[in-house]
Amino acid sequence: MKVPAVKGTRDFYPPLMARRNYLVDGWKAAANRNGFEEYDGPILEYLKMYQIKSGDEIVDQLFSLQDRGGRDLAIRPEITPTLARMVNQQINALPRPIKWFSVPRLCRAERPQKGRLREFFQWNIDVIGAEDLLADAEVICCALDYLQSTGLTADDVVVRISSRRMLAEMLKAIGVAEDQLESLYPLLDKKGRMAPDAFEAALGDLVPAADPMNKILDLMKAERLEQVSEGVTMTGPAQASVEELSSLFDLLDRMGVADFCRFDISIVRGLAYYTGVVFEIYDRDCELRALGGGGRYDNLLKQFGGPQVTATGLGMGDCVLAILLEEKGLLAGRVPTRSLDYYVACVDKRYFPQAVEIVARLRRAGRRANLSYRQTGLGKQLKQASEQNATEVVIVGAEIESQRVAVKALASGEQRVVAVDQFFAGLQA
RNA sequence: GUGAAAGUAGCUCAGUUGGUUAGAGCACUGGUUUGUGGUACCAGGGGUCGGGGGUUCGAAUCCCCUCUUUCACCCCA
Repeated sequence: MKVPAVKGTRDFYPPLMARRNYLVDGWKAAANRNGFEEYDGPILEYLKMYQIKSGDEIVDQLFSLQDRGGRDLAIRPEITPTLARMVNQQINALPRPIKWFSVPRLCRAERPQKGRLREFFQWNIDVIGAEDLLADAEVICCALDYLQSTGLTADDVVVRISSRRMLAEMLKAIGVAEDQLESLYPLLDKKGRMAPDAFEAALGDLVPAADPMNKILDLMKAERLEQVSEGVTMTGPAQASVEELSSLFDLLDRMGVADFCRFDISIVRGLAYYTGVVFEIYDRDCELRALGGGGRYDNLLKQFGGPQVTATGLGMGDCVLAILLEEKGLLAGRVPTRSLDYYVACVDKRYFPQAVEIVARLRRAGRRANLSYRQTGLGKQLKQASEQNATEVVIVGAEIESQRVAVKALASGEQRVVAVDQFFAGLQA
């Protein structure tokens, strides 16, 4: 009976596994370059951990199960709650700022579509315990460091940046009541995906009075940070919040990534827990969904029973990223393929024991080496050596009777006969 | 959760108004080549035509259900 792979999951055959490792290794290298340390947590968590942050609706969007002890568990759909739990447990012992990263395997029970599967990998980097804007800038820079390492440029990707704090202060300055803010965020977040008149109608439902509503529409039209305050009576906090975002852009400029970054007031993020800088990374042509996103979340640790500790971070999934890199031709030739230092070919089965000895010695010397299990013609073995991307072939033939082998370099075709001991002595160098 | 399209060899796909034993290219295995690779030529293996049910003398082909894939919506941590 044939059993198919589960909906929305992938089988990582060697070529796909090589691609996955290429992405994950790049993420880890970039995080390490930027001073982040790796952590991981369990793939199973208590279901209620996700209900704390996102409410009950989340339950039908994740994979949950009951263990034999009757505990309600979930396969992690994100790692931030795990991070909050882990940090909270050791909050007083950890030196700050805490700069941690992880590449968790996550599952979400959604309908698969382009750039979204049910099982995927997500790079997460977070800075905890640093209120400084430099932390937000570093998170963005680290993501851009990675993206540039793949060959992407400012012509390919853009980071759209705004601030929850600024949006809140501006809305208040316009005359929106504080308790209305939370209900406005999801709608403002959706503005770009809605028809303009549908957006205005929905906004009218939330903010019936014409005065604040029209000012909200004007505010959301701002294309540059300087335009945000036009026609608004600025309060002190509102002014400060604009200046804060402005100094973030100064920092990003100083860090050499200004070309990638753009103010975009429509970046709100649907989630309630963001408190400051928010950003999303897109392909320039805007044909794909977001490559990643993040921002500042100052209350999350407290929600998970810890102290009020400031935090900022980002998540980037592997699905959209792989699609973009593929489209830009940045995978072919960059994803490493199987390769060998030596392929040991055996000319006659009489010499096979010596060939086995040689391949084992090569491996003990730290070289990647392979040989054919089956005695076939030398031509066939050379073909296999080529297919396995061997640099050199050690040919074990009649010369072995006088302790010598032929060594052939596949790229040039050059071949020399050398004493076995001399050959291995040469490997030390 | 809603809607649309698709599913034939490992992959990409042909397959006539329903008609004999379902094909091609690539890939794979072997050979031409018993001590020299990438090319070429020859041969071979591999299919319950996604699965189940129905209509029919006869189904890859028509109908229903189901699974999977793709795309869009909802949602997007």
